[in-house]
Amino acid sequence: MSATGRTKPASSDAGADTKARLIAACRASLQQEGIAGTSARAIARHGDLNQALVFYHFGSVDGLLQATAREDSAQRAALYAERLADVDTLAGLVSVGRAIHDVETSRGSTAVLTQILAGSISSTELRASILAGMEPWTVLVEQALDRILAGTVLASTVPTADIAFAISSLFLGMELMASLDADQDRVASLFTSLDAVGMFVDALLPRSPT
Amino acid sequence: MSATGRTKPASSDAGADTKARLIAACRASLQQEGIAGTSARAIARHGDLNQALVFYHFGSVDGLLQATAREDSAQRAALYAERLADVDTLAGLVSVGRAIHDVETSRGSTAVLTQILAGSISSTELRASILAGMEPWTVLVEQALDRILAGTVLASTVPTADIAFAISSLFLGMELMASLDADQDRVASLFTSLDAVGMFVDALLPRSPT
DNA sequence: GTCTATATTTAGATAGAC
DNA sequence: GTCTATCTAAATATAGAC
Repeated sequence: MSATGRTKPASSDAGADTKARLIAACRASLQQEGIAGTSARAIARHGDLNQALVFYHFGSVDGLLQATAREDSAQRAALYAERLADVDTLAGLVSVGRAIHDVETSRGSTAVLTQILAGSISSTELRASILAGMEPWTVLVEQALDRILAGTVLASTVPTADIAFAISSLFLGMELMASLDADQDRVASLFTSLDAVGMFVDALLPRSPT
Repeated sequence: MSATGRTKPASSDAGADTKARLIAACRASLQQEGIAGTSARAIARHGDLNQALVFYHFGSVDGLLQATAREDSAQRAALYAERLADVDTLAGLVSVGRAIHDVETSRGSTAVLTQILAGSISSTELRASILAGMEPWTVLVEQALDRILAGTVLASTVPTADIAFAISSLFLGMELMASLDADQDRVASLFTSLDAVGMFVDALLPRSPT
């Protein structure tokens, strides 16, 4: 807005986006050093920033971790909401699961999640942030299940809340397993089998007015 | 054996079981302080031990973490092997899952697993320990699935390796979700639904020679 | 095997110059 | 808003007494 009198640097963005750079550096540190190795100094190194900026902008290392958790949660929620929005078959749900898995893997966000998850044991604020971030998972999956079952007799009999919780848990556990194991074939193989299950059940679904 | 000339203390076990006490203290520290707060000094505090003993007996904090991971893995493997040994119905598998969940919860071993999982990002030895410890999960579940499907047409068509991987992932993810969330009802509710699914499929299984 | 120092490094956090 | 310098606490790890 104003071109004069501001304390921010005149050049494009070097000052304005420091918070964003700190969060990005925090993500990088979590991915490469883990929660135990993520100190203000480690974060600063990963973003080529000054260590004192962590405290100026976020008050403490934990404050920056919380901001990183919220940022990651928001990105994930947006991704999931977008992809799951028009899923109305089981096969489609499996397909979206695979697509999301690919994105999570390429972003390395599972590692960030794992580390913040571990860090949340000693910080109630961090636990609240991560818990709030995982709520949408189950909700979005449950809505997809409701669409999948709409019009079938199962609509009222299947406990979609439980199934949604199970699917979210399965996805989380699978991401963790995959991050541990170099052998990514197990995940690929599982998705292939889930494809088959999805298509099979989809085919049976419409004609079951028992 | 020999009653004289030993360097160990004369009293019952104060010297002999120091390693075990260190491992127990390490578990306690992981549960209460997390991997980030688990230092040699923190461990010593939790077991009322001297800090230097960590280095004498295990060389480093990471060495003690590895030993703790192996110990936990062994306990878990024994528990799973015992409980899964004679499972031959889906309902039985669900029932065992619930029983194991109860034991994991009461032992607080999920927290230990989470923290070591996070710590394994910066220690290849730790990752190897934890990976080796989770191998038996999938294997034991797959063997149970084979017994469940034995004699049915599904025996050759169902990819039990994939399903076993999925069940293990589901269990891991569910444990993590449960450890985050104060609301344990979701897990209880899920097990109730799984009971129903298990009994339903069990009832269909024998008479399906298509 | 266990303890008391202690050497060295690194951590979180702040004050004050710019 | 960012940097340097610095205080203080806590970390790993070891040497040496017991």
